[in-house]
Amino acid sequence: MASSDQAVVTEFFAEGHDHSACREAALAAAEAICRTRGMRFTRLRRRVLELIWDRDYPVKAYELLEQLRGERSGAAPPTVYRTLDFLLREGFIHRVESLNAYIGCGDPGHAHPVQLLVCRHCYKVAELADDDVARLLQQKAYARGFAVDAAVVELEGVCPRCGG
Amino acid sequence: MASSDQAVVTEFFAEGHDHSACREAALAAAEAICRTRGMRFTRLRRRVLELIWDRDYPVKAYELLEQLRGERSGAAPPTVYRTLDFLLREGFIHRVESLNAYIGCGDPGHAHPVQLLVCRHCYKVAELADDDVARLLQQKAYARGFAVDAAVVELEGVCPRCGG
DNA sequence: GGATAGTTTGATACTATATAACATAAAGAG
DNA sequence: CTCTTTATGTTATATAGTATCAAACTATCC
Ligand SMILES: [Zn+2]
Ligand SMILES: [Zn+2]
Ligand SMILES: [Zn+2]
Ligand SMILES: [Zn+2]
Repeated sequence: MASSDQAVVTEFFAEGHDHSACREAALAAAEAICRTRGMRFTRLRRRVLELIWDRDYPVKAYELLEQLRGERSGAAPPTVYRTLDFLLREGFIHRVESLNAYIGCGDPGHAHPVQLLVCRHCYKVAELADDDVARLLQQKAYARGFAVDAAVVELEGVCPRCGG
Repeated sequence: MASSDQAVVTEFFAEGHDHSACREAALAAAEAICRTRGMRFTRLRRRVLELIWDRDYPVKAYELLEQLRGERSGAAPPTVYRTLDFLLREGFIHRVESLNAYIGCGDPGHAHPVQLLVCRHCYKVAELADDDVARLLQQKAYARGFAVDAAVVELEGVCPRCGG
């Protein structure tokens, strides 16, 4: 299980990015983490995570629903949203607020700040996961007497491949 | 027009915050800015901006719609969303992505980074508008070859009044 | 194994958020 | 007053997310 233990924060924009390798590592990691935490990595949960990783750009809830409908009889919005909630809670995926969409986390199981780089051209999303940024935000908020629990940080722009 | 020219980035969480003064200043500023830019500050646009400032917490599009319906005959979703688009474009309001809601900008007319502090208890929102944060985000993204055009930065937590 | 408590999924209905497309009206330019 | 542009009215539809209750599954204890 070495591959599921080591950080796999990948540069999604890079040329040589092997997405299917990410996919396999992420699925293996999720399974292992669930076992550790005593959570159930059910067929549905695995399948939704697979579907998210099948694509290398953010996936929308109703896209997932449509795909599930081809596989399961009674898939409905709650089927998808409940599963997404689980995957989010366990840190296996991230929600992209500015797109109402979801991406697989490249480093599940390792707590990290979530900061996303969203290319407005190809719509791919990479994780920044920078501690300096998280720290600065925390500090600046604290200086205003504000205690930060969570942060939505999404940078829109142009990725290197698209000519950033 | 001194009041509309000076920065009115107010600490919304503060005890002595005079929201109605903010409201009047923001409306006057919007009017002046529209005149300068050759944009039309129509009755509808003014009214929607007023409605947003009437409350001191983020307002949802359909709340605005409901209020407009009491005043205009044929208010419909596009009425609201088009007006919100205008107010956003001109920088008179900000959208809170994590709440699907809108707040009046405390400093319209002065370009500033938009970083929001969202209290998960009272739901009030304050602007951080910090250049250091914006610069750091830009730098970190640039180091990945990513050119930032815009940013969504929303910190959820507990404000000073609610015991942050 | 069988009772049972907790969790997950199925199923139906509904609420909330946002946009498309085309028609009418109002405002500004000449 | 025309013409052009911008703003708004109007209807319909698309997209996103939640509430509720029932059925099925899983783990645990006896
Ligand atoms: Zn991640
Ligand atoms: Zn790109
Ligand atoms: Zn502002
Ligand atoms: Zn508060």
